[in-house]
Amino acid sequence: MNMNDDMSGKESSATHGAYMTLRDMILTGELPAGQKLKIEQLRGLLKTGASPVREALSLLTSDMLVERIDQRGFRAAPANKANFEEILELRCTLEDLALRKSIAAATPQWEEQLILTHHRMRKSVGQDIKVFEEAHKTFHMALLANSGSPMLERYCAQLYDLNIRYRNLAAGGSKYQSRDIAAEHEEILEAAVQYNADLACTCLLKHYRLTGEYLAREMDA
Amino acid sequence: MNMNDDMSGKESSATHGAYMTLRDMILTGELPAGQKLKIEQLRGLLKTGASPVREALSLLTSDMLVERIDQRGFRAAPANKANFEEILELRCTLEDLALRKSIAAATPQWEEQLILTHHRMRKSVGQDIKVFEEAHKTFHMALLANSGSPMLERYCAQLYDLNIRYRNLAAGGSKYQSRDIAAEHEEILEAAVQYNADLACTCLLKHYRLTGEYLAREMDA
DNA sequence: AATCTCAAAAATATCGATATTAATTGACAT
DNA sequence: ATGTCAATTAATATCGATATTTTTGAGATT
Repeated sequence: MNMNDDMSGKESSATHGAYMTLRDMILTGELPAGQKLKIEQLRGLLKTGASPVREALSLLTSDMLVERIDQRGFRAAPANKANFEEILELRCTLEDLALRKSIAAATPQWEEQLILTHHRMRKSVGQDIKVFEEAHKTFHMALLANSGSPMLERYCAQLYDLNIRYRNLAAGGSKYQSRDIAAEHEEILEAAVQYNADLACTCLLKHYRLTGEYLAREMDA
Repeated sequence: MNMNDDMSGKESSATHGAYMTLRDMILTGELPAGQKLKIEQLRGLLKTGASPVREALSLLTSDMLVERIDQRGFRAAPANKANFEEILELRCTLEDLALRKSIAAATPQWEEQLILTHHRMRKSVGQDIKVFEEAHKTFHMALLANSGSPMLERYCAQLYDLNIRYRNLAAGGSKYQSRDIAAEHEEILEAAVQYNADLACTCLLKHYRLTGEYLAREMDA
């Protein structure tokens, strides 16, 4: 009759579930970069049919997390330093652009969202890492959310995820919190709320590049 | 036994065929913006099963040509002036970036590709419009092909296609050739081959914006 | 030893049928 | 007339079973 675990009852469909799970497994590195993704294997893992798996993989292609080779199945997107640096650089360029646009078009609602998402991020710092990660992304996306260009924001979100993936792949452990991340976020927030685009962007890019350098070092191993 | 029309025998699979056909139909406007894309209907049209159709639609989602609403099927991506202008602007930003990178890293091979693709584009001017369109895209992508950033190039290609779509949607007829397109292309080529990034980008963006303004006018109708 | 061939095994792609879910219709009450 | 709700219809999502294609590997040939 009914289906299994749909905890809070939002979107439920085998495809959507498979999509979310696979996405998470690739982002966390549970499915290693470059790995062949066999339908049967995943079918067993996700306890669903072949069609949803296949469709989920097709969807993950959009996110550049999965590669599809016609007639030869799917594989987790490969990862290497060059790709990582490409992502970092593109991300800096596009987020700089988006943040400037957001600030240029600043509205009270947007600012309030910044304050809120930042607050929630701070509150989530002790909790499960997944919760913090979610809040962290939400805050960063809120910074760009007023750019007036949905596609630009989409690209930024995509690059954000790809970057997170590298963080997970490189730093198995997560003791990378040597820097004062919280202070960096506050700097960005403050500059944004004061409509200081140059400063906000400087802080934002510094925030990304510092993490980037740390990860690049890890990846040499 | 064997399947139908695979002319030259490259990639053959029902999914790939459906993908190409649907893509073309959406780009040309044969499938109007916003239209519901029912599986059964397309299944008949493409003379194939439901699975390939479904998978092709999922793939087209990556290209932002199809929207997928969970549990509610697919539809051709909507089109409106705001979206068009967003695409145009993003495209100008990203292509400017990519062209500058390409020129900065110029190599003899890259230059020769420019010359070649430009030549082929000129040669294809009398032929079937599809042939010219193909050559035109190839030339423009060749300009960016040396950027060293595959993802950036991918975004540019995507935006290129979306722009073409609007050109097809807006200008049913194609008597928009009032400008001297050929001269514009030559200007761009010349500047690129001389490593004059500023000039090349100026010409390129002018090329796009002129077309953009023309189309924007058409769209007011 | 290296390479080639070809059949067996494995995996993907596709089909046809069914279960689920959303959209529509129309009777009934307001 | 208009709004509500249940029954009906239509469409999507999913399954299980094949057909196709790719990969593998044992044996034959140089």
